[in-house]
Amino acid sequence: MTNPKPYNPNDYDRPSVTVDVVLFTILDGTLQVLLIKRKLDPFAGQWAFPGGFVRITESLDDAAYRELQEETGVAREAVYLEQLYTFGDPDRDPRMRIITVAYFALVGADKIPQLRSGDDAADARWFSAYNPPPLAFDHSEILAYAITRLRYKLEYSAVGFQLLPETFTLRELQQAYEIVLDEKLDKRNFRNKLRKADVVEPTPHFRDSGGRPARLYRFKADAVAEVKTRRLFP
Amino acid sequence: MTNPKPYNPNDYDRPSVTVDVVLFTILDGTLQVLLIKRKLDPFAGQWAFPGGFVRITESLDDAAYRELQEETGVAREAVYLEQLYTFGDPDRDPRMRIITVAYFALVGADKIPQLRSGDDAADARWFSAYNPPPLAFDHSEILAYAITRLRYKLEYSAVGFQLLPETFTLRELQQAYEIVLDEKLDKRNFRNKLRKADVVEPTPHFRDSGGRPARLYRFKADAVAEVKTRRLFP
DNA sequence: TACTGATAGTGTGACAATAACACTATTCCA
DNA sequence: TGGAATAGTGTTATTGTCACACTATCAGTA
Repeated sequence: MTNPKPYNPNDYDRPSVTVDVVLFTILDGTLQVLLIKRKLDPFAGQWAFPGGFVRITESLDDAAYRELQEETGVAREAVYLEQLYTFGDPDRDPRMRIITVAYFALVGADKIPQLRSGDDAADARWFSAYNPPPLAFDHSEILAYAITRLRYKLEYSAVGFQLLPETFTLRELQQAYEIVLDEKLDKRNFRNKLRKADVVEPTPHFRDSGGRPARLYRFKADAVAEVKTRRLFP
Repeated sequence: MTNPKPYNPNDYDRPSVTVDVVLFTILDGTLQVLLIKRKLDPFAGQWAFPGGFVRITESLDDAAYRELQEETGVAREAVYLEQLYTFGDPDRDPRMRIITVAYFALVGADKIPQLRSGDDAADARWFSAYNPPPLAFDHSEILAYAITRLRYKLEYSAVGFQLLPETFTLRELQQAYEIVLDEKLDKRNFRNKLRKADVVEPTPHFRDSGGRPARLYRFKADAVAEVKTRRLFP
């Protein structure tokens, strides 16, 4: 980007740039990730994240939203999306140099009616994020990184709500946290802290669940949902 | 990255890819960032981060280390470096589409003997990170993001030591934290917490500093220097 | 040699956050 | 109407955080 070399990118072979989107949801009590079956080589028949080449006039974010829309039908407004990391190992694609900007995305299970976990005929399917099929390219590495980021964000922000439908019971919310963090949480502490954080509000509706019906809550739109980190030093 | 479109990147104009490195140190009691004066248009005469095109056979990290070495003489072993974020707005460079993978780097002030703050003749100079000169491209935005990341990392990891010489007094360490976080810290609390974190060890040497000499410490190589974040939910 | 200026170094107590823990309430169904 | 199933609620012990002030050691100088 600077001197003293003359500034002419054509002096170099140029890598290609793609975006790949790791889209999570919670479905059937597990964390699921959306994968698409590759039809062509390399890795034909294997599964990969939705993604594709960045167009010359669109931003990286736009490219990610566009690929998500094109390949999975998930609308821009329905997802939480943020840049994850850029993977650029020279031989991550066996044919040519491709640098991919990976994105991390969350969607509520109610926003994706057309896809069904277990529908093997489809090109696009949800898979367990912890037990995915063999993935193309370096997508296993990307998935591991995305899961780490998800856990991490869950602890200090309120993105977790993006994994749930618009309204949810407190039990469903707690289970979502337990599924992602892979640990059991205490019901009373969870609710106490939730109350203090002031990020959900009750709706007048209830969900039947075999016993006493549970009140449905929604995420408070105006909630400031970050938390101070505990400092290593004061 | 996937189907069903035929997989041929030459169908699209390709963006170019660069790396840019935001290198920080602490010098003369302030947080400083290394900038290089551009000789050519666009933005000739303005300042920019060290960086350049990613070669077709090198990884992104390697490109960042290489540019740092080439443009500033800072050796790979002497710096802490991590990927920051990828900036890819279509018009961030006025001439053509350039996507840049920004890196974030820290170096101890003792590792850079050849550069001097205030030496205006040089191509490469240290500037106050909080009061930089006008920067080329979107580098102001990148700098702001890097400072945010630096503050953030300081709070839950031990990267702060990378900003100091090999050995340092506890006062110098505290001042480094105060400079970066831009707030005053309590001496006793700082030392108490440092003791509990168990990340530094005393050396047998002292530094003269006008009054009672201060013991020099070094960072413990085996220190596990992450801290649990305070959770939004238990 | 003792006094002064300058910086190094050390501990405690009040307050806030966290974590462990068990019972009552409401609904459905047999 | 009693039992199965799930919802919902508060208190206490422990731990972490934060505010706060004095003694120690060195250099220089009267």
